[in-house]
Amino acid sequence: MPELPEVETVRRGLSRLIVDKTIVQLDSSSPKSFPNAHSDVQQFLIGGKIKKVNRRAKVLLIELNTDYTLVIHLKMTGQLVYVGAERFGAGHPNDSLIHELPDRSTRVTITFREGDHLYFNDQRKFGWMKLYPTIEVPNIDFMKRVGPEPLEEDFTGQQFIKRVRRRNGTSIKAAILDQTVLAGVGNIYADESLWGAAIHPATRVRDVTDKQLKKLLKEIKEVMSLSIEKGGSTDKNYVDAEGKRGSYLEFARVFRRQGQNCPRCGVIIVKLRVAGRGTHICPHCQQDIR
DNA sequence: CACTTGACCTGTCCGC
DNA sequence: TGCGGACAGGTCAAGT
Repeated sequence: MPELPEVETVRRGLSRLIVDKTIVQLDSSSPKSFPNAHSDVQQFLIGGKIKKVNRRAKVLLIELNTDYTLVIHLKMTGQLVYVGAERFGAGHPNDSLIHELPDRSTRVTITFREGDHLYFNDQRKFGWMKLYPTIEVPNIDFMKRVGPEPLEEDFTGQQFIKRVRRRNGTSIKAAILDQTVLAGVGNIYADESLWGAAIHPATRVRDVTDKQLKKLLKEIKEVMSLSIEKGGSTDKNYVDAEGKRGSYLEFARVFRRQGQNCPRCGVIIVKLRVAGRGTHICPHCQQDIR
């Protein structure tokens, strides 16, 4: 479930919590979650100090002073939770979804010099972290193919139109979920932005006008900015770097709101399947023109 | 090549 | 209460 706003929220939290900390230990119980944890690159992890925490699309990049970078994808159920050395202190807030760590979903534990920890939890094991030489990060296949960041101010409507029209034959929802078109949109913000732009998600890209596409990019930017402000969307699994929930779903207009009234016109919101995903629309505001 | 579907996993919920 | 099956949804491989 972590999409751009959730990953950005985690990035901001980690930037406050782990920069300048030195890693002294690594425990990884799940080879799938950290495929090169036990290879010879580990020497570039242990003893390394965190320089900076970056994000590209839905990927976190924890840069070490060893010229290596931890590249992390949370996929659907991944969490990165920092817990201070004083177990019941600041790292353990009351509104946390996390009770005691490590728990049965903990796949990797990173221990810092002060006795504090960073836990990589992932119920469904789709997520992963991998250590790469920092200089190699831009050459990772995903990094080479991923599209522009939607919140960069110089990413304009014209550029968006050009990129999204490469997928003219598919549905507009599939097109904006395609990470090579633009970075960071997942199921929640796809539905929310398509409702905002009043476009039916199953509409073929070729049948969406340039004017509508400009509106859609504006909605993507607005929805993502609001979500970052609210700390992202928590349904079941997602938490920030302190284990706290995000509140964006309280502000969602259609996502997971089937059976409720559309906030724009009052018609009942329905759930359908588009591009193989659960999809929420207002059937009045988002006319199916196929 | 463009596009769609299935696989990867585990936990939860629903109907029988 | 137990149990099978659908569903959750990011990405890539495989299939059409």
